[in-house]
Amino acid sequence: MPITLQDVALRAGVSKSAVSRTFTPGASVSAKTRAKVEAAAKELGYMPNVLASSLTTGRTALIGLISNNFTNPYFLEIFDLFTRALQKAELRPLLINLSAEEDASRSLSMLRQYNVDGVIVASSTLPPDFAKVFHDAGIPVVHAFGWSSDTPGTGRVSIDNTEAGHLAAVTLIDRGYRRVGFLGGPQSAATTSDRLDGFCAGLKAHGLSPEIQFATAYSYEAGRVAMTRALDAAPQVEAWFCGDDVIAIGAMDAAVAQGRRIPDNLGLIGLNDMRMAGWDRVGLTTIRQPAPQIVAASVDLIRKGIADPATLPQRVLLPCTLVERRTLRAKP
Amino acid sequence: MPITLQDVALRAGVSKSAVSRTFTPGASVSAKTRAKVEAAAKELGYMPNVLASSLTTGRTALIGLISNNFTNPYFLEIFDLFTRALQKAELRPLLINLSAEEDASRSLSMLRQYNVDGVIVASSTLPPDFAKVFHDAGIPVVHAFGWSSDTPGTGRVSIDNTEAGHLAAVTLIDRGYRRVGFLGGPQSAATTSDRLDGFCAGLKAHGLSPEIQFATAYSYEAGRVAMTRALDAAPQVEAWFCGDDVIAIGAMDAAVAQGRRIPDNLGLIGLNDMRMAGWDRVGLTTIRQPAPQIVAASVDLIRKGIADPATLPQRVLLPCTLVERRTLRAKP
DNA sequence: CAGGATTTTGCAACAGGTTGCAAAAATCCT
DNA sequence: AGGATTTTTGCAACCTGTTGCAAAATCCTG
Repeated sequence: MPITLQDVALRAGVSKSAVSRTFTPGASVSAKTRAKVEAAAKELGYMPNVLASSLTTGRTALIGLISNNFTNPYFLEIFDLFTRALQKAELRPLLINLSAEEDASRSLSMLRQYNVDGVIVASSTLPPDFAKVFHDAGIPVVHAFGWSSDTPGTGRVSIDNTEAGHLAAVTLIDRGYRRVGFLGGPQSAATTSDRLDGFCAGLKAHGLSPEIQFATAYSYEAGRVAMTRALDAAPQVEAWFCGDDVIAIGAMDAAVAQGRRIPDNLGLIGLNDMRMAGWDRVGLTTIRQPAPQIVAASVDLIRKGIADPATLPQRVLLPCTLVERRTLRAKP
Repeated sequence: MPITLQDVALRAGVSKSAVSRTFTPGASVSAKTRAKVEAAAKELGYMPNVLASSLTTGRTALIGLISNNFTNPYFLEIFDLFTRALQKAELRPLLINLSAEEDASRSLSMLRQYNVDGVIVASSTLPPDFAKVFHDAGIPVVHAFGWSSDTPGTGRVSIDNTEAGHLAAVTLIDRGYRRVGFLGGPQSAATTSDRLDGFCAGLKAHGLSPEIQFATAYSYEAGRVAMTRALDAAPQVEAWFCGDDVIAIGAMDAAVAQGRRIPDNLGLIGLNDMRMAGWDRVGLTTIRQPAPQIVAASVDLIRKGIADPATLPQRVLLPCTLVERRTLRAKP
């Protein structure tokens, strides 16, 4: 039913090779032949079959886009950015939802069956040896927005989480907070420990150290229960640095439910600067991740990794910035 | 580099066909051969190349998942559900972001190049003739969550939007509201007009008719500007039925910014019941779409449509329910 | 155990392209 | 114009699997 190379070749009165070559950038075809072929192709509505060509070229332009953060609204923004950036680069995202109950290894072998050119992991909470499997299979991997283990040979793009933690500490101190807490994301994430390190370092310079709590996931609910626990365990804390905006919003609601007033009675600072943080009814002071740049760098890295795997092992760190809203009190 | 059928056949001492057959459900292979092949395959770590097999079978198990709602947090929930449901059905979502600036026809031809088995459109605001192209190319299409035109031959799964509009009207009237408004989503969406129809019908039974406004997109910002305009144009309206939760939240913030108090001073009812509607700081009364059922039905429909295109032209309507929270006043 | 029915197996063609190679055509140079 | 180059072209093999068909093997029955 669909038009094939053969059909076009016949119609244009040339060989299959000629047709193939007109559609292969950089191949040797004369202007005349190209014209004939293009005319015939247009007439017939021909469209090369990528899958068939992938057999010989080994390229599918398919990119596995893997995440397990489907409860964090921030990731809709991320997916938006990634799909656009990939589309612009002529790559196609094969989306994998790797939530807890799904079987990681099945998804893995699936991606290999589809011969993906590369894999982008957009999550900091995936099984540690996850990237390794791809890397071992010779498939370029880029971790965006944090990684869970030090898998060698993979590309990594994120903010400098230590610096982010440091920025949070400096900001809180600047606002006159002295009894502060760290309400991190899942403890297993490398991002969480880096942020904690930076946070502690920043506090230590002033002789302080934080209360520490962790949310079990990047979600409103997790933030809520974590803060409920935190308020109970450390009621004296005046301000918390939350590992993520959605966690911060959950935490904020939990605090309000306990009668705290923000920011007078309790300060909060988040991380990400998801769009929602700027909504009137949220107004979260937070640290912005430059998501568009992270995504752009990730796609760039994966493209280079596909072209030449040797270039891949690389780490890109981008700066983050404070976005002031209404959940921290003014300078004293 | 990767292990092929040939390698396994050699190792197991059988023909390529035998190997192929062991991996084809329902093919004729003796227990002995199957055992030999499976042993060899396991030893070598063989994994059939789906793309190669798609050449002869015509099946890729790839499903185009198309949307342009990447600013509506509700759609993260939808993507979560879709990716899981598709994964469970052994189908792979090729995600397409069809936001305004992207070229629709390019995405279209792309999906055809990849030989997708089917297409799921999760959006009610796409170009009207969109589905037609696929249908003409013999690719099954299912519209989930509304459709933008009456393309014949496509599957369609959604709530009964007229009924939803009616439910909103009945609810508002029940709460004693008399001067009510309709703040719909994009005017081009069929869902919007259906909801408006039902809403008007419900009001008419009580001799009422609504003020009418439309937001230009399914986003917080669009809701905000629409409500700002609406408050100006029709300040006497006591309660608005919003075409979507995120629009409702934007609208609510706009109203609050103008000094309205919710629900005393202005009532709001949304549609979707996205998770966020239940957050403490939102507490939106809304009409719930049974998203899991809509997704399940859509995936079911696309599977049937792949197996036998004749079954596809079908419309599934699911019931929606009121979820009471804090943006409508109590019964008078 | 013969003879027919049934199942299993391998061969070879095929799916839709790509590509190395050598022949053919075009171009260049003196 | 004639020969040396360079470019273009088609042939045929190949990429990885699938499948119709006929041969081979196995099973069953009397």
